[in-house]
Amino acid sequence: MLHLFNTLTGKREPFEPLNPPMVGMYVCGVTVYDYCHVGHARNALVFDVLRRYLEYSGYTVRFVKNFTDVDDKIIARAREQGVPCEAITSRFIEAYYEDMDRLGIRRATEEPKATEHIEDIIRLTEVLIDKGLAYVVDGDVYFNVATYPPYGRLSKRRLEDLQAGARVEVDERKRHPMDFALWKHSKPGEPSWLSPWGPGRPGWHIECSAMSIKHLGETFDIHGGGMDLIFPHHENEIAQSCGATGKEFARFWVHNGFVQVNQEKMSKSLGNFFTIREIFAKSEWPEPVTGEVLRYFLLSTQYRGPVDFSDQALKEAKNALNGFYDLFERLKEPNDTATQGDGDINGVIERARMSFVRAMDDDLNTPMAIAALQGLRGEINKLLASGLSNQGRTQARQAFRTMGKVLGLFQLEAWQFGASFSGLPGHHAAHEREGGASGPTRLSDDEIERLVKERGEARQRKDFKKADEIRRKLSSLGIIIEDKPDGTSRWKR
RNA sequence: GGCGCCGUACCCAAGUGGUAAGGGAGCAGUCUGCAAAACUGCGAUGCGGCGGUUCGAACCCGCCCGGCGCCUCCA
Repeated sequence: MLHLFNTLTGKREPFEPLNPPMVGMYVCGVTVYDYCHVGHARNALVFDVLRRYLEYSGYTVRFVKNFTDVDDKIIARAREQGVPCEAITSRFIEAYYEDMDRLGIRRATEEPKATEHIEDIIRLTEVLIDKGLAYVVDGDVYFNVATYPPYGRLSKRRLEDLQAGARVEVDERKRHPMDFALWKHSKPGEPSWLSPWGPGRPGWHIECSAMSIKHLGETFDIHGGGMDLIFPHHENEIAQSCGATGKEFARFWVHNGFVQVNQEKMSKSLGNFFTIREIFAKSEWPEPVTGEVLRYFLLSTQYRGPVDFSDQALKEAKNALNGFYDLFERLKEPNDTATQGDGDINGVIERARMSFVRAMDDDLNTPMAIAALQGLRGEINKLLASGLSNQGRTQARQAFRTMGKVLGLFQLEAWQFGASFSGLPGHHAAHEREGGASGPTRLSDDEIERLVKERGEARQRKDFKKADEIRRKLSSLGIIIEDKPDGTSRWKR
């Protein structure tokens, strides 16, 4: 059974959905005013994997992930560029999909936008006012934290502590410094909707309450997001939602850790971030390979811990993945002579599956799950050496495909090796090698085939000088040749 | 000031009371015309430091050192 670390209780708890086999999961999506960086990728990936694993475990997941498409930063960006907000949001939503598609992040079942739920937001705000939990000042509506005693239970903070450390200038009109806006009156030129309190727009936190309740009901199973959302965003969501409904809101709160660069949080203000598209643009690996390398890299750390992003880390992920695809390549080659019992392939696969499930059940321990797959790789390699039938080969490949699917790995048909990776884009000057006159020249498959064939003929003539010359030439272009026992060769990039 | 996280081999990373998984890199061997891949072997008497609890601690407690995060928009 799946156990998840629940931020609300601070403990690892057995996960049981409210209405099995349905699981309702809401994850805070991005504010669409800029390109996504690796931190966003990790967040999206963690919940993509959680969703996949829940499905693997037999649940039906209703997965809601929002777009925040009305917000101060969007307004500022639109103003900078002299375009309407919609121009900004539609552009970055499109970019978001491009990036996430390349990472193999599946679409959520619902992807609501804040601007499409203004009615729901207004209704929820009215309820809070009616219940005396919110108040109106000059066209703004604030949530009154003092009227909600459990405030702070998610982030384990006390209101007094918050006051003590508040670095923000206190708005005189607020009754309590920690009161937060549910509705903001709009200034001229800002996006605005009619409301009982005059023209305005929603505050940030209320949209997630409104949308999650609308799509998943007042109480649902899992609410996720980055660690940095615990306070104040999720704390406020709980206050609003529980305040309005009088019921439990999300039952499990799941938060992913940060992507770091040199031990520091990757963030805009530090300028140490890499956008997803930069990485793809700079990578010399084929796009699907780069996507899988990023996934493998991000999943090689448990989701709650920090993960340090670096050029070297990506290379290590690539190398580790090479071993799997190298095996898959050999599994593809038919073996018409092997007729014996395939050893204990069923047992080997079954044991790997059990380790895999045990790891994933343990708060999504993906590094351990990957270790299980590595173990299986070793076992299958051994079986392969002793002669694995075509059926056994198919069975093995299928096992990798099935478990890999949960992590979004091992789904590719072709994996091209070897192209050198020139380093991360921008940022570290040291990584920017000029790399001589030209990088690895791209040879077409036909050209490579021709050279490999030529070398094969040379080998047959025992003209090893010639054969090695060709191999060196290909090698210098990033192409590696592996000779098979039958005299033919396979090659890889 | 408040709340919290992290520190395991060259690198990445599991392990949260029973005697250090896994991967990458490296080295050696087998195989190979030579390679590559694969396989086999090697690699932390020790888990930031010092104390304590315990039959037993990387895991629990205390103190200290180093790094980071949140408390303001942030995945």
